[in-house]
Amino acid sequence: MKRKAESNTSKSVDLDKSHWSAGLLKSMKDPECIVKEDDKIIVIKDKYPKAQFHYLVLPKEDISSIWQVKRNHQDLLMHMHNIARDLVEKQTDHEFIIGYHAMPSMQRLHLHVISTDFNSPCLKTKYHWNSFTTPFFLHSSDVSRQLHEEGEIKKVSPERCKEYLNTQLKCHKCTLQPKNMPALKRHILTHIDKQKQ
DNA sequence: GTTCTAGAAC
DNA sequence: GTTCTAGAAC
Repeated sequence: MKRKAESNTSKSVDLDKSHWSAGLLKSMKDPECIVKEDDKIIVIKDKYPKAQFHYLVLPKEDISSIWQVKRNHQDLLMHMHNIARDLVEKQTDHEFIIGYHAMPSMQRLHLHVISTDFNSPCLKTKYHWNSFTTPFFLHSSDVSRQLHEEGEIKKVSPERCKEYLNTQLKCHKCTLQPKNMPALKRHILTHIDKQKQ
């Protein structure tokens, strides 16, 4: 009852620990989810992995998103990147990308570490696909360089984010533009098979 | 973030 | 008739 009344304003939704957007905060406290942990960060497995391997690196410090990151967090971002690199090195037979979503929907800064097979039943929508394969995905190395050279991360407008998410489907490994998600999902399997041969 | 499902697309 | 996408969720 109380929660319902409070959730009428957007600000109280942000603070509501029972709201779905607080899901990562819950996962960070769940031993079942935790892959690795040190004094500054926690690594968890994505609850709905969009590829064969999909981890999230989160700082323990309460940073809500990439857009709250300033120069004073340079070392933290480098540390998160190094942790990600360590995870990637364990799977020498898989390619990975490491980065942030330009418009994240979950609370707490989180670095995606995801294999580029994108072979997962949880990957269902154009939004999912474009969030990893268009400039909506901010590569960690670019973000860190920008923070170092410019002192801040160049904001991607909500309008631009929506453009990226609505981009026509395109294979990340070739020029094919499949007509829909099922066609794309069938197609990317052919790239995986080629690697194995 | 996901789930559900109406109705568009085929 | 079936597949697929897109928008609401109190």
